[in-house]
Amino acid sequence: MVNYKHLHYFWVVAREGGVARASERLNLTPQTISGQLSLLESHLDVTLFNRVGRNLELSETGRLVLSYADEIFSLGGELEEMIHKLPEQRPQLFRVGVVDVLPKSIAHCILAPALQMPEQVRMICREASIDTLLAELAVHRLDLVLADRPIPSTVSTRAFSHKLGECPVSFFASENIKEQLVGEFPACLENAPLLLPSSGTQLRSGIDQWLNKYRIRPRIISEFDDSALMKAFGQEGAGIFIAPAVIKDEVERQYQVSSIGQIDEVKEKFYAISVERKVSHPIVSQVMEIARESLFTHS
Amino acid sequence: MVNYKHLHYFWVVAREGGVARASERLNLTPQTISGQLSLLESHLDVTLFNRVGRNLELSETGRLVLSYADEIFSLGGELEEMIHKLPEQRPQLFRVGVVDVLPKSIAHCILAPALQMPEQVRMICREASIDTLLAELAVHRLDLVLADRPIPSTVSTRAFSHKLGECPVSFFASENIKEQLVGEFPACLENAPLLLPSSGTQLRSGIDQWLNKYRIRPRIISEFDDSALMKAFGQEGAGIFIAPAVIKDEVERQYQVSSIGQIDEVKEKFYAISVERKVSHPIVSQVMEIARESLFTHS
DNA sequence: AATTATGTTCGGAAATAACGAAGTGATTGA
DNA sequence: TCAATCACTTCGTTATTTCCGAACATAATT
Repeated sequence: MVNYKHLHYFWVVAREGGVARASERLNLTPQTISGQLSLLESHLDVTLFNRVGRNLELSETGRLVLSYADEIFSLGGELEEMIHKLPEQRPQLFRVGVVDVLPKSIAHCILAPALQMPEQVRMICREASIDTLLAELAVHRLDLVLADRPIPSTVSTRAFSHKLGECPVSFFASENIKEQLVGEFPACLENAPLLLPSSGTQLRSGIDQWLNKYRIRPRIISEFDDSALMKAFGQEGAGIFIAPAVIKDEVERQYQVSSIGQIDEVKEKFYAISVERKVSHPIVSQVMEIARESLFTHS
Repeated sequence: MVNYKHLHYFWVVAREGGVARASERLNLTPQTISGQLSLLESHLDVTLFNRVGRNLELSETGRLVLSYADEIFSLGGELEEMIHKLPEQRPQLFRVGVVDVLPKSIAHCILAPALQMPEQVRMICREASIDTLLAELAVHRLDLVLADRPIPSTVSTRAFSHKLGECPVSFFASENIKEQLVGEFPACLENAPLLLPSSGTQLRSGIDQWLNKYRIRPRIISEFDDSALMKAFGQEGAGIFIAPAVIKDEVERQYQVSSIGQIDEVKEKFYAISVERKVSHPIVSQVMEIARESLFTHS
């Protein structure tokens, strides 16, 4: 376990450029700093400073450590500042979990309004499987979970799902894939390389049913838990992939692919899951309202 | 000054969900944790936990503090991990400063090769004025500074400028601005609203001279230190703005504007500034080489 | 009502951090 | 050149902080 007191001394010494000046700033004697610094070095088993002449100079590892110390102690400073501020001018905390199969850009569209609210908001995003996130929601480590389905009835957590909207899905392909396709959509999917969200997601079962109904049997190249990863593979030409139609333009632009068709029979659904039936958290209710009103109005 | 030892105890208690379990994990007795936790609360003058029943439950402030503690101690963990790894498999540190007037996308183009190198690289980017960055370069807190001009001769720092390349500038306008323009470029700029980089930059003086030479007097709406901010205003239709021609496509796409003309007489220049005349840092030299070879070949 | 599991309050013991005094070299400058 | 100065270090002692054992308080469980 690294000793943060020592690390702090190291940080000040590195910033001030010497034990002497650091000792002044910290209201300690130089020999204390020097001693604790050596302790840190021996404990970490690295040399942080090279003693050159009568000065100290950061070693290569020292720089590495400093880069971390910088981040750590600026966070510490921020924390103090935040605590001693009046709660009113303190930014509202908004902790969201995003289920990893959800397209990031959809999540962005849903969450963006939170940052545009009159109050200052500090948003903290976690990304994981729905089970992990619901567990965190249960112990109040999250305010909201964004998912592709309502809360599974198998989960005993006391939480409530709110449907935000739904939207048809589009199929996308990179140029080289597109060239190889023959015939109209959706028939052209027959035997075509396909990237799909992993089984167990609402969307996947919808797609499977649809493929079955129309007797289309594509080559399923690979399955993804993370939709961004899937799109990246799609961009590289690994196969055709799907995404909600609302973000068609964005996907085409960002991944340099083009839509080859859209199906209205399968809809990707979006849910917000919160601990309370009637949402009281101001940001949460705001986000949900805007999502329902403007993002999915056409559905 | 916040006591990081106490903060760490708090973190573990919050994560484990109680003093008892935390004490187990930390190999300490519960009374120790409890005592130190109270000390933290009284020192910070906040209540972190509400004692409900025989359990502890995070308070609202507790959640805020926890969100910081999470970041702080994951950084700490990362730091330890990094130190105890063999230096070979440890990602190379590459600390760059980017002068704030430089377009971010140019910086991205220049720096992107660093992340594609065979070795793992951890890039740390700072953004500030050139003076600030050169000071940091001097004390080896940075490996490289990306700027729009060579090192000013007024600065006594021992550092060397390397020209990466130069590139003509393009003018961009949003649709509504474009409609109001009359005549050909560059005459249409007469009396047109213009956003410019702040005076003191190389680019700005070039533009001023050019405007002067052709007797064009636009309405200068505003000046920016930060080129991203300038573009954002340009996107909103505040005025015509400029950017290097190499990133024309990207600017048009990202900001939904279109180029109205390009001038070859004024060139935006790009420099890499390093402490050593002959660059030895492998990533630095690699980045400079690629920038010179591929990014600005047409100039 | 007894038991168990939780967090808390003492005092003193152990560990850690800080200081004063003295020491080592490198730089400065008379 | 040779003290004077400056910066960091080492050593032994003192001061502070952290920790534990014992005892206590309270809530859930049996």
